[in-house]
Amino acid sequence: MNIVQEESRRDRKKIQRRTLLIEIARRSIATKGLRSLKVRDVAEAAACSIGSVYNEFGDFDGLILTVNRETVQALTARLKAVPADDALRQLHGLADAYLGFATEHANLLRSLFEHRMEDDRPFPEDILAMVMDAFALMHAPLVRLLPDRDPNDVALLSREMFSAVHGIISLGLEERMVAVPPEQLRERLAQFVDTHLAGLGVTPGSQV
Amino acid sequence: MNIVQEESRRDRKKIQRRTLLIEIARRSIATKGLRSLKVRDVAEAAACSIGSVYNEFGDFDGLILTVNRETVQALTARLKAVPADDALRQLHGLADAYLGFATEHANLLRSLFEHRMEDDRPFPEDILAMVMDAFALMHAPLVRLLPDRDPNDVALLSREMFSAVHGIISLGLEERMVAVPPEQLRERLAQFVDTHLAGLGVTPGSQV
DNA sequence: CTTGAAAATGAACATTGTTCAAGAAGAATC
DNA sequence: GATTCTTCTTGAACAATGTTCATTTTCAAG
Repeated sequence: MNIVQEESRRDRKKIQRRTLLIEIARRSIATKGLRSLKVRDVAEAAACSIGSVYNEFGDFDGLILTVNRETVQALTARLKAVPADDALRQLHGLADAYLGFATEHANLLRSLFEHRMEDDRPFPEDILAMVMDAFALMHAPLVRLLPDRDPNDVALLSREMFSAVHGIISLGLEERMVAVPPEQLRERLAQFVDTHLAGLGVTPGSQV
Repeated sequence: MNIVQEESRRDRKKIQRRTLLIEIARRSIATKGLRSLKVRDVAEAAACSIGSVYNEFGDFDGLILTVNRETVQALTARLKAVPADDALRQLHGLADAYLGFATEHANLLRSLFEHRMEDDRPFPEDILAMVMDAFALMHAPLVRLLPDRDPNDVALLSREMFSAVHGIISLGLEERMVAVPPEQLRERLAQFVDTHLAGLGVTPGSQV
């Protein structure tokens, strides 16, 4: 037996189908919402049997969680792509990137935050950690803008600020709820960040 | 036939059972989460048939929506009970009341915000209106604190602020996510409100 | 080619939302 | 109080959907 992982035909097909299944599930969630996702639909769309979905993901939640994992990864990638040269601009960029992602992938983001596990099974650690990481991305620019504050304080502030942004966006996009026009939302969000920073003592000119 | 609505025995029993069903469903959601709610469990707990649940609420979503309706009513009542004599204290009181409600009824609030309708059936208008009303409760005190601002602006600000508070609370209580200790959350929330007000130009002494 | 391990299959099962024909209960009329 | 009519109640049957597993198929190793 070969220790080196070489890619047998079997493995190739397995990986290929796995990605296909994920892609189909993601598309379905994105367009019709998590609630409309059905094992049989996914299996049929992938031209394979129901059992294969179970072989690959254990259970249905496993498939959903895999999609969610990739969602938070995509979100993080997008947030990390925001230029970090100017701290103030970066904060605005982060908020705006989040809004952009939420607008384009509303159902995927909902799936990430709203999906509940069956019974009381615990939420997967790794997804949790990834979300925390994404939420921590506001930390660095805030530290630069608030050099005199206790770093622990800033850590809390950044999570708080991200949570607030999250709330404004997720409710703002919920057409069924407050229903702020997306274009206006963008503007409001920027203003919110500015206002809050002003409250923290950051003046528009105090760039590091 | 009598035009006046008099309460026949039939009506009494009907109302009695309706409230019983709602109460059972609410308890179940509150303790085990929306996902664990089953028609059969509810029917059995109320000692009636499955069909009766359907007679009363049309379908399962109908029962859930009824519980959600009462949840937002309870929330609104609690928010309206916050003293309005001091605008600043009122804002803090509103945030704190929301946090209290969210802490005590986390699953009920989740059910309100996370429940998706089957297919693409629209979200009930009346619940939507009630949520908007609740969110507008920050408007009055903000107007008092910002007498010079355009009222339209303040209306947007109040919804924005409430959404932000909602985000901080809902993510903060999500033990699976950011997991801020509830006691600390209370403190942070107050600080958040103060910071944001400061950013809006409200100084601690400028009471109307 | 043979063989043993791994994967794929899909029929059968389990759970749960939904319907509806038949029966029970109550109100209205006499 | 009996009769009739309306309404509500019931729960078996159905439909949709997640899950399992014995059987078959695939395929890499010898």
